[in-house]
Amino acid sequence: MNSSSQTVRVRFAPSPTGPLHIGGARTALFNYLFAKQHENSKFILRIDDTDTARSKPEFEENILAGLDWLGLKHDEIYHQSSPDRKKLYRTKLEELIKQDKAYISQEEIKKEGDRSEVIRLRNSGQKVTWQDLIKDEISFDTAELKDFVIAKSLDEPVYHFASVVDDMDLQITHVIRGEDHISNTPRQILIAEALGATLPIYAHIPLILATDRSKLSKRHGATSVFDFKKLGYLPEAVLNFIATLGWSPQAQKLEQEIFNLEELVKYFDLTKVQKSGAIFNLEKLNWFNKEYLKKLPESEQLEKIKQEHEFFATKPENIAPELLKNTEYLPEVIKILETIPESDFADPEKIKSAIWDFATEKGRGAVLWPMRVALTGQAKSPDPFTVAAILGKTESLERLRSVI
RNA sequence: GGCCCCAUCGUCUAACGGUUAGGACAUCGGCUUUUCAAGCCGGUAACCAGGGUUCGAUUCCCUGUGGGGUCACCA
Repeated sequence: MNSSSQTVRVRFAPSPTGPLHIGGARTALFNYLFAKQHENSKFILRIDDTDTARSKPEFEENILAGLDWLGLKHDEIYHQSSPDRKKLYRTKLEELIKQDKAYISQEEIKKEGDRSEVIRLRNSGQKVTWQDLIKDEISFDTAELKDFVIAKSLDEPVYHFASVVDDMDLQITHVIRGEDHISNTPRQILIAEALGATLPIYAHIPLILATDRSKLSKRHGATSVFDFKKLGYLPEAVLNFIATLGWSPQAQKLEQEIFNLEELVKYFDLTKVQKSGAIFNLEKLNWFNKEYLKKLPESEQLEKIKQEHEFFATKPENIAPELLKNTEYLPEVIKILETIPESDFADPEKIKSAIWDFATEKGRGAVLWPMRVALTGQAKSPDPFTVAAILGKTESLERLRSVI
């Protein structure tokens, strides 16, 4: 851990145009961890809502709730739409125009919504280079950027401008964000230089990729943090998974896989984050989840298992005949289950011990497989005892009887 | 297409010039003449290609190839 007294101020700056997705969560986590590794640090949440048309309050709530679920508490929060922020953007814009570093330019209208006047930054077209904490040196020739637009009007700054003004005003020391922002960085450096700001240190983290190696997005299924919550994943598992996607502990040749937030703060090293994108591997997430599930008290484990499987809520219908070939021992299973008192039925172990001898005698596969299939309708599921305990005595017996 | 970034098992990664290229997930086999899961044990499986540099390259450099990102008066 590289603890120091140097002031560190980082920000996570989502725009509330969609729910908090897994990539955003990872960016937030890396910012959080980096901040917590320094004594004098602040983890700042900045809601980038300058796009009034696409920004929605429910998305902001979703982002806040998602971060809270993961346990990533922020120290300060700002909204780009707040009056004092907007006033600041205008002041800075006027300042640049006054210094002739920016100017109002007359435009031809190319598409709907275009203005006849916008504000552009004077760009001398120099080569811009920065030392990225993760990617090392990156440089761009900014000539082709020309005099780019920084605001639609004095009261409508474009993202780049608002972002840089805020980073400067909030004294952000490290900008840690997704690598999809790399190509934005030269523009922002140019703006920062025009404003006379001290440049922050940049760290661009690689993207989380879908199985087909493309950028992970909604079309790849569950991607929002709350999707995972709904599916029964524990926040600790999600956190552990995204932290070790693209990063692994180096300290003392540690071959540890399980880390809680505190340990992540201890071992995480931003500069050791992988340079290349990482594929989102659901199976590994599942494994992490099982590991954390095992640490839970039994009643909570059952509750989580219940959340994970749809068949608990809906009775299996039309069970495939090839799954349920042999039902000859089910009547006996039903008899045995009937003898178990209601109060013992919540305990998988009690159910198991009641049936075990019979199953061993007749063949476990012959007895337990059909029992499980009758209860779940699935080829793969948790064991029949756990399933029966979660379903309860009445529901279990009902499902078993219905297949005979 | 321009610009930028990247490249070790199927996946996530370790290695920082000399290793039987290690671990985890997944997978396969065993413990267990077929419950699911878990557990333990074991197996299969990788340095993108070609040039350099070097006594020696997975590691350093160049080129190629492949993959990704980005090209707004969105953020």
